[in-house]
Amino acid sequence: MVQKSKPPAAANQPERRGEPERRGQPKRRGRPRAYEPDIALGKALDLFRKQGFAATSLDDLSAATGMNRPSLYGAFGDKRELYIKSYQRYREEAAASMVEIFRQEMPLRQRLERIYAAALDIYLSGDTGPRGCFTVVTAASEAVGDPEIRAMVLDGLTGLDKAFASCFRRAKEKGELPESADPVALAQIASATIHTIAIRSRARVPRKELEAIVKGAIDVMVGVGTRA
Amino acid sequence: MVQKSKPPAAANQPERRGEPERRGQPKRRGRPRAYEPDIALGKALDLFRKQGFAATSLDDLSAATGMNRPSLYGAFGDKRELYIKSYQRYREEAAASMVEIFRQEMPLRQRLERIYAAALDIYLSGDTGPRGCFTVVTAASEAVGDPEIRAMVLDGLTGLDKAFASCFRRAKEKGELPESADPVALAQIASATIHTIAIRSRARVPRKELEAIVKGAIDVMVGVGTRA
DNA sequence: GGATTATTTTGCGAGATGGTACAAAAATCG
DNA sequence: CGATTTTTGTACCATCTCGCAAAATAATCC
Repeated sequence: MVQKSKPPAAANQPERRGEPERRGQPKRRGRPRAYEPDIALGKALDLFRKQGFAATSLDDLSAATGMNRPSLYGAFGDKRELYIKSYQRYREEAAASMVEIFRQEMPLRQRLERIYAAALDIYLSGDTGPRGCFTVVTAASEAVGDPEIRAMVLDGLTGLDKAFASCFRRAKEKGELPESADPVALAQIASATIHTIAIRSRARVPRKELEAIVKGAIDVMVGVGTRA
Repeated sequence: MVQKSKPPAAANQPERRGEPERRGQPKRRGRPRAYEPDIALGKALDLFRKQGFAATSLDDLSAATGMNRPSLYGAFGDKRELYIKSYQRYREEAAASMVEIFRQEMPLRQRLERIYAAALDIYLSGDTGPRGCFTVVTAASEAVGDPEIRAMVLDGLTGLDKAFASCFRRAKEKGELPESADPVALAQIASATIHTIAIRSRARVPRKELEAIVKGAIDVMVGVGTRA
C-alpha cells in the first residue's frame, strides 16, 4: 500500500509567515500523506480508461493507486467523484498536448497531421493495450444516464469542434482553402475523424491503418475544391 | 415473471411425421415456455444498449425479459453469452434496415441521406433516452478486453466501411464523382460520420444538430472536386 | 513532553452480484 | 393413469461491492 515514487522531498523550505494557502509548503499539520494525489489520480484514470466506470471496483482502484479505500475516499470522494476528477484530469492532459499545435503558426496540412499524431499517441498508449479516448468511452457509457457527466462530455465534444473550426477559419483567411469551403462542416469531419480513430483504436486496429484513415481524411479536408 | 405477449397461439398444426427439426410445430415435449426467446432477447438488447455490459445486472435482465434467472441462463447461457447474442441480434437488425438502401438504385446523395436517416432512427430510439450505436458502445467497453467480442466489433466496423466503399465506387462509375475521388477515403469519412453521430447521440445532442452534421458531411462527400 | 491535527490502517456490515441446485409445475407419450 | 421431458420458481451460495466507523500512527504546535 505504498506508491513507488516517494514524495520528492522537495518540500523543505520552512516558508515563514505561511498562509493557509499551498504556497510552497505551508507545513501541513497531521500525519503526512503516503501518496501523491496527482500520481494516484493518474493511476485511477488509467484504470477507468481501460475498463470503464462500472467494471472498475474500488478494490481495483485501491490496488492501482496504492491507497486503501478510506484514503481514496477521503482524497477524492466516492467512486463517481473520482471518475469525474479523472475525466477532468484527462481533459487537461489532452488539451495540454494539443494547445501548442493549435496555437503555433503552420500550414493547415501540417497542423492537422500533428493533431492526429498527438491524438493517436494518446489513444494507443497503455501497457495492457490501447485505451482510446476517454471522452468517447464516457459518452458510450455514463453519459446517457448521468446529466453532470453528460455535460462534461458535451463540453469536450464541442470544444474540439470549435478548435477545429477556428483552425479551418484561419486557413481560409490565409488562402489555404477556397472561398467555398465551410469551416464548420470541415471541423465536424475533423472531429468525426478523431472519433472514428478513437473507436477503432479500442478495437485494436493497428496504428498503420489508423494513420491511413487520417491521411485519407486530411486529403479530403485540405483538398476540398482544389482538384478536378 | 410473464411476458406481455403470449405465444401467439399460432402453434396448432399437429404436423405429423414431425422431424426433430423446428419445422412448424414438432410438438415439444415438456412444459411450454412462458416467454418468447426472440422478444426476450430484444429486451436484453435494449438494456445492454442503454447501460452497457458491466452496469447491467442479471436481475435487471431478468426483470426486463420477464424470465427468471435460471430460465435466462438456460436459454442464452451466461451473461457474456447473452451479451454476444444481443450484439448479433443488433447487427442483424441494423443490417436489415440498411441493406435495401444500399441495394436499390438511386443517386448518391439520396442514398447517403437515407442511410444516415436510418442510422439516426436507430441511435435515437429508446423510451428512456437515445441509446446510440451498440457497436460503438461495445467498442468503448468490452472490446479491449475480450478478443471474441473485439473480433465481432471489428467485423461490424469493416463491414460498414466496405458497404460505403462499394457505394462510392458505384457512384464513381456512374459519373457522380470525379475521377480523382478516392472511394476508400470517402468511405472512411462516411463511417466516421456514422461514428460521430453515434457518440453525440449518447450525449443527447438533439436530432436537428445531428442532421446538420450529416448534411455538412454529405455536402463534402458528394461535393469533392465539383466546386470552385 | 503533551495536545492537536491529519492521515493510514483494519475491519466491518448491509446489500448486490453472478451463478446454480432442487423441487414443483406443465406439457406430451404410452 | 403413470412415466418422461422440459421449463419454472424458490432459495441459496460464495463472492464482491461501496462506503464508513473506530482505532492506530505520524507529523506539527505549544
